[in-house]
Amino acid sequence: MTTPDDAPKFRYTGALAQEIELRWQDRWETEGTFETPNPAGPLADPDRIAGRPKVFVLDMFPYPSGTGLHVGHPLGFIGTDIYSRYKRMTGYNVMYTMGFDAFGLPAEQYAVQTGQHPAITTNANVTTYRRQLRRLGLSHDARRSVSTTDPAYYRWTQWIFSQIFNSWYDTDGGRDAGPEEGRARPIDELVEQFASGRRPTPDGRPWSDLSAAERGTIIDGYRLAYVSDAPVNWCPGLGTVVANEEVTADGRSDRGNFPVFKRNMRQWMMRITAYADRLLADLDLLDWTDAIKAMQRNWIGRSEGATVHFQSPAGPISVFTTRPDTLFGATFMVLAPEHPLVDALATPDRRQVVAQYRQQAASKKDIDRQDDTREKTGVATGAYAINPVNGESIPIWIADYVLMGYGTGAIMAVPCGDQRDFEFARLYGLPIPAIQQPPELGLDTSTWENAFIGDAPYVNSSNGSLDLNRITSVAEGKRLTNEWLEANGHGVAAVTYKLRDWLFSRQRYWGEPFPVVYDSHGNPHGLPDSELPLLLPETDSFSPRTFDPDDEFSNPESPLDRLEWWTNVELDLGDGPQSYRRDTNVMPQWAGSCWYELRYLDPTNEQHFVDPEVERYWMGPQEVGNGGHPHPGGVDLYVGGVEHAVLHLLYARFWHKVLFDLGHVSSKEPYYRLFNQGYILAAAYKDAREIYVEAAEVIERDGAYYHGDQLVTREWGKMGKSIKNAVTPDDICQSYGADTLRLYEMAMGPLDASRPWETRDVVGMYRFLQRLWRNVVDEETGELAVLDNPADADTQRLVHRTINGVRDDMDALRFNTAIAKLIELNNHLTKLGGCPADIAEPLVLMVAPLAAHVAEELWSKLGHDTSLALEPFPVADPALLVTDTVEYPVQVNGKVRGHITVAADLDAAGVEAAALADPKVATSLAGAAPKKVIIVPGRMVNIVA
RNA sequence: GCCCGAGUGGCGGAAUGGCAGACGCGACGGACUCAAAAUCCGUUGUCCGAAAGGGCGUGUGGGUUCGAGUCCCACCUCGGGCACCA
Repeated sequence: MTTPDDAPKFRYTGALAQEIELRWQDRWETEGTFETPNPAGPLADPDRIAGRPKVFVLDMFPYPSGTGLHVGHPLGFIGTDIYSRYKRMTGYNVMYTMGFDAFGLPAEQYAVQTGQHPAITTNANVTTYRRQLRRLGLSHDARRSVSTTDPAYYRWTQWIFSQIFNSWYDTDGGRDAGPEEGRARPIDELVEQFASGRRPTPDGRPWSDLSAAERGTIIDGYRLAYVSDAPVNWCPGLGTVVANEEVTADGRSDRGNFPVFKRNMRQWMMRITAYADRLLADLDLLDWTDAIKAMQRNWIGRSEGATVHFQSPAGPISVFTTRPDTLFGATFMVLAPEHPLVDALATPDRRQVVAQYRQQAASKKDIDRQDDTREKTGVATGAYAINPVNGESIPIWIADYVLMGYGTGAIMAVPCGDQRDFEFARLYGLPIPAIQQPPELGLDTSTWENAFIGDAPYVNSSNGSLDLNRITSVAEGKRLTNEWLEANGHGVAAVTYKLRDWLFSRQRYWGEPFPVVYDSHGNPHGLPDSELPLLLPETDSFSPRTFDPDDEFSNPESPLDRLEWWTNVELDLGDGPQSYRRDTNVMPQWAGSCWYELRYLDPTNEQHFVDPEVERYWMGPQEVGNGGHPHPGGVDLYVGGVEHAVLHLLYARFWHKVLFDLGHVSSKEPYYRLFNQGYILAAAYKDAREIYVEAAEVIERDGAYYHGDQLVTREWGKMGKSIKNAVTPDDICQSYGADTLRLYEMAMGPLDASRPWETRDVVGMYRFLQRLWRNVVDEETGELAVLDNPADADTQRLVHRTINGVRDDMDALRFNTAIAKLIELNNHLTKLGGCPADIAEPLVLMVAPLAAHVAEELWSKLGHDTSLALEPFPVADPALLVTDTVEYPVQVNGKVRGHITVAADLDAAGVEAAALADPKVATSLAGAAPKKVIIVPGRMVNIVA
């Protein structure tokens, strides 16, 4: 906005807003306005805590990219800031700060691109982010800001890794003591169980007879962090392995979109599957949206059923089924082509066909294999298995619709009761006997179009000792079959999950080094805490070795592998100085974000990752939490994007539960209430060559879009520099000020909805602040200029209604409607010609959480020499929320035909009489007698004629 | 295919089952100005009407109700997630 020369000197312009904002930002920092006291530890200030409830408000911390912030990034941050400011003004001790998730692939790639060490680029980016965020007036406690790349921080990431490495999951934790459910316990307690003989060794030999190496191998098999040689996702294009959660549905990498191949490799895994049940069950404790809970449930993918053993020439084959009740209908088996028994099963005459099919399946990319429109394929092995319920001999096939990665990699095929098996049986002419009699379908399955799934009477389902023929319920059928299987040793009730263990190592440079060394036998040893932090070694050779994206058989090379001076180390781990080799992997980007909220609480503590008392205060369970109901513990409000539904949010819950089991934290879950903010979308424009053009230069004419003379096409998406539609907060702050930007972002719509950015619309909030300013300050002199007379009764009532409404809106994060109410009040004051003296303070205090800087400035003009950050938020006077008279709309047959104004305490008969007496209502009735009159007190009258 | 959401003026969006369209943008008219911008005042769902007033209106079709944007059923469209998961 250009400021005209002849404009009033103290008009609220972009320039004045900036001056006010920078001044108050400095003052907040100097005075430590937003420094939050702890009950104990280095940041303790118990006096300032006494008698105040606490609230922990958390943003998903950003990854500091090289391009800085655009206006889409701070949407959630502004929301949490407003909420935090409001909570402070209503008496809460508020935990609110910001950190940086700065390890990981993007930071490393940016460094490689710019040829600078990632530590340098990361620091520069963090500095830019801090400047941009400060400019928005966010009320963070700056002392608590952390970066995951800071050795003082990752020291504790490594420490937590060591805790996980040095623990095991006791599946019946109740046996010794403690909770009935399973839980993580220190590995020493497992060693003690073996040593005392309470837990037998795998081969039954006494613990004392085992060599150190043998003991180590047994113990390593129990650790929650373990090295495994199993199929992992190898991404040659990135030069690293990645987690299941980082692979997209079409078999490519989340980052970079390179092909990913399943390969057996020796890698670090985290035993998150041990927590599958608790991760699932404890979702019920959380105040999250059903959408996110559904995504997590789906990812964990719990299925109840049974494992059933079939006899075959190559030994027993176990299958998992969710429908043990359909065993009588199992007429063939299908193994995944990769199943280890396939070679042994194939009969001589089938060997060549089987080998061919296996090769064909192996060469298929995941993307092809997952195309479910494809017709099913498979070949018979020539071998037969025995169905345990009826002793029938059934053929064993292999087919790629059975996946090695789920269940046991083998299925019993029940063509009448499973659509996939049905299709396969039809295709290859396999029998489809009916074992249920579905309503309206005959027992002749050749007339069926699909498999039948549901409750129906069983038929042909009896073997003498198990008889389902008389029942109709699938649940009952499952129960009876499971009992029979267990009683006869043919199987056992079982639960299967889609969730896999978490692949935790990356062949990169820019991450936390593993606090692990290997001895000469290749056995891993955790470093003692005294060796932490294990610093990331300095080197110029930080580029990862990447490969042709399609080169499946390339092998990963960690950058740290090249640093001989670092990898070879002499250490005394309790049995004298010995040579070791360091682990040359680094942790994935998710490691640092698995626990950062805990470090915010006690960022400078060098003895603990967080002081236990401090953790209890901010995160502990509460019998009566905010809002009056019990609070199971965790962050009170966590705001961030939905894209982390199954990555960060699952990993962080897992780590937190381990820390809980080991007694390091008091809360079962890290994030009690999760709120997913929407995205700011922006239009991007492409010219005829499909090249993006600067969105800011595009103009609209007659419904079409032009860049210069060129016709361009519009599309909506996220903002980004690469698609030339990024608007930076700096631009908007320069033109209008941060307060206008904050209001605009909040007024655009509800916080959880995505909305398109329109720079054109920003001016609306600017005008609001300008009017607000003018209602309190003389534009010519800059002096306070409120009306001398006190507010009239109507104005008073409006103020108190507004207070009431704004409070409700703030509590519910409805900042858009809070702003609308304040604008309404301000518009009313504008009509009065200014702000009556007695309502200036409540007005300014209500604006304060939203437009913090201008509110502070007005507050000081009102004669206060301290910040309003801790002033009490106005409280509505209940007496002013009710009125003497009330206006009723009067409907005739549901249509509004008139209005009456009557005394608020008039009884129903009186209201009815007044309504019927209204001339417009009488006209509408046209003499007809009312059949019925509905009166909703204080609300509405409806006359049925 | 399955699981979540969402469909309201020219646009962003408001509405404990009770006056649909708060608030903002834009547009139109006016004030100020030589003029424009900025600022201020007013109008603005749509159709009929000079007006008073009236008809129609929340994706579609049914239903519940004195009364439905809101609740129920079926469907359509869009967005997101999962997907041969046994």
